Amino acid sequence: MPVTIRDVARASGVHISTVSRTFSAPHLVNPETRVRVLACAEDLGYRPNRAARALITGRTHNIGLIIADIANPFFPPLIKAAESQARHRDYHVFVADTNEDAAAEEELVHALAKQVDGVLLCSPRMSNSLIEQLSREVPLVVVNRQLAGLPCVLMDVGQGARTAIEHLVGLGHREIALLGGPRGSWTSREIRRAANAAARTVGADLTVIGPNPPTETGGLAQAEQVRRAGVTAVLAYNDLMAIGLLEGLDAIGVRVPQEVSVVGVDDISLSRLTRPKLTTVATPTAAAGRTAVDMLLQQDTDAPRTARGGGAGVAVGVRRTTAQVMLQTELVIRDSTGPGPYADPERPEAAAAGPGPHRRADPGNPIVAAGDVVAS
Amino acid sequence: MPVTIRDVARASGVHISTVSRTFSAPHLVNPETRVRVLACAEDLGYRPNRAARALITGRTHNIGLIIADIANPFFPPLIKAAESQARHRDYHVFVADTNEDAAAEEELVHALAKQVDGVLLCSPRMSNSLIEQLSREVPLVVVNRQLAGLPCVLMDVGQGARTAIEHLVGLGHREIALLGGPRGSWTSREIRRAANAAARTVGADLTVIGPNPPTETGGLAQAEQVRRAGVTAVLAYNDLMAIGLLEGLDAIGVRVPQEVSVVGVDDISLSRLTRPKLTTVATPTAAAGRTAVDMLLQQDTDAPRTARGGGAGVAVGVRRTTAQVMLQTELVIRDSTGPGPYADPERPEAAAAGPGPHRRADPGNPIVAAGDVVAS
DNA sequence: GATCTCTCTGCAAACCTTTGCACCGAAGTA
DNA sequence: TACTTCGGTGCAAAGGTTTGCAGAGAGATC
Repeated sequence: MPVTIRDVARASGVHISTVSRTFSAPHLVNPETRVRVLACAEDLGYRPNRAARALITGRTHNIGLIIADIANPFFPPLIKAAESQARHRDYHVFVADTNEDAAAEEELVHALAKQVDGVLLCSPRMSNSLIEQLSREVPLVVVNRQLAGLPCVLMDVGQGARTAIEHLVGLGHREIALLGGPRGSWTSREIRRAANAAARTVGADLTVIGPNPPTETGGLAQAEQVRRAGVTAVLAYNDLMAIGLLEGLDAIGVRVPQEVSVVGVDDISLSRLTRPKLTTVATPTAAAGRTAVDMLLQQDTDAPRTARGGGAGVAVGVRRTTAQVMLQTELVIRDSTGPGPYADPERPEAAAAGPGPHRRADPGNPIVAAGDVVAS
Repeated sequence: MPVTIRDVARASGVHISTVSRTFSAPHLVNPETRVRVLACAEDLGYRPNRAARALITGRTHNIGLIIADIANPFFPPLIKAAESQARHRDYHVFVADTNEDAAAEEELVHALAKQVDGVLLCSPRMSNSLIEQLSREVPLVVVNRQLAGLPCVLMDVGQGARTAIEHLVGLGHREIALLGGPRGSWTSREIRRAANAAARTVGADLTVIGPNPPTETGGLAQAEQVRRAGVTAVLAYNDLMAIGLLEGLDAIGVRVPQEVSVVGVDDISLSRLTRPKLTTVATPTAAAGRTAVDMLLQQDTDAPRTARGGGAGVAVGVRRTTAQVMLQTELVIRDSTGPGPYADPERPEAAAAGPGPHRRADPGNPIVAAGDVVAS
């Protein structure tokens, strides 16, 4: 029932190889023949069978997207952007959810390997060495994790955390808490590192609370802890936790931002909808998705791998690009941050507490931090 | 480089067909041989090539998920559940985003058809006839849309709307607005139909405002309209619009629920986090995802299609199940609904306005409304 | 007119796997 | 002993496509 290249060949009176070439190397076929074949194909509703094509070319025109938790609102914009970019270049996208489980990640990479030209690992929980090992099986691009020798797409949460701390100190806060993220998260480490450094520089106290699960509950559970810590401002690992904290503080009667200021990270769409609206470090997730797909497909284009000579898999000795892209973040000031106990009434920044200017991130602005080409 | 069945055969000293059988029909091979082959396979890290397998068996062990908008918070839980269920049965999932565009939907079904065993169409915008036509190319299961002759997974939003109206009237509201959804949405029609009928039954006035885009902005834009309509309660097509309306009403100084009560539909995770917390009709999206995948795979199992006899595609004359499953919804009462002008102080329901009992939906409870088997 | 070049097309092998069929040998039956 | 049965294995074709190679003409050059 499904129409194959053979049917088209029969209908247009040419050999199947001519039909094949009409689609995969049109310049090799006589224009007249070409239009005839195309007409027949159109007529019959012929679509090349990508699986059969993959079998011989070694490229599937599919990519895999491995996600820690699809339901975590941080990821959907990334998935959407990645899928859109991929399809724009005629690639289809497998999406798989690991439930934040490292073992599931590994299994998925294996399972998908034969069926895709590359895999996007989003905020993986696996060990570095395992990721490296897997990258020998199938081309990998890692999002939200830095690995030497592998292409990575990173968001400059360090810069974001610094800006957030400076913002808080500018508002007159000196006792600040950091609600840490999950163990094994590169982003979490990076935020802690940068926040610590920034606090030291500007002379503020930073209390780290955590690690915590990166969920609303994770934040909610720490409200009491935050009050006891005696801080007047909190930087949370992500918006979900910040929102949970907002809930928790409200429940124990601590007002935001009058008594405690709260800053999140990510700027998920939800953050505009809480009351008070959340001040947060916006991460360019959509841009990250697009960029990661671009890097993966770039790699794919660079490394020709016909089954004829060598077969699928990462060819040995091929030049692999391992560019690491760092995307900028930006602080979006909303209503969850206000003046602190050391506020200087002279300074306009503190006075302008509450609804402030919204500095938006420019999502399409990758900064190549290290773009080198090495022989593997 | 990639290890094939041939490598395993060589290593274990048997013919490739024996290796093949070890994986796809283990009972046909001598236990001793089997363990030897499996050991070699394990050793070499062999994984069957699904594309090659698909080429001959006619089943890809992939399914497609076509989604109107991945970033719409209604969908991620559905995607997550569907993916999980599919992988649990050893299927991989393509996800594609159509941006609410009917043409994109059609194109995607065509593009995916050869690469999947079936497609889940989630809240499609295409015409019924087009969907029917496409269903002849590849098995389809439709979510959130009713089509005669096709397997559908529906959520009983009609019942939900009725309950919502009754809830509002019970609180003392009689002038109620319905914020309509997008044109061409089955859910939207269903809600309007049921809300109208319920209002008529209980003697309330229902003003329909819309259609509107199913987004936060869609709700936000109608705040003024709602005030002018002189209603004291609003039922919105979905939570996103309800939340937008919350925003809009706040901006023009209308207090919720004191002056206007608001009810949404879907119970997206966000709804628990707004201020006030949103009363809403919970739809079992995760269950819908699981059920839809089950139905698709069931169909797939029922209709054997080896390439040997007939090839891929929907076999002609094969019995196709066209069960339509209706999933129950449930009203979750939170803080956005309160007593209305006709509240009866005697009745406890009105008195208990504000945080009320949370009646949760049971997500794993499909009601088969019409499960018939027809010959196509 | 012979030779060469060049464009277009056909042939057939190859990609990896499944599966109907045939074969072999051992065990069971008459 | 002769025959059947049956479990286990090998053989080879098939699935839809790509692609190196060769060949067939047509046109150009001498």
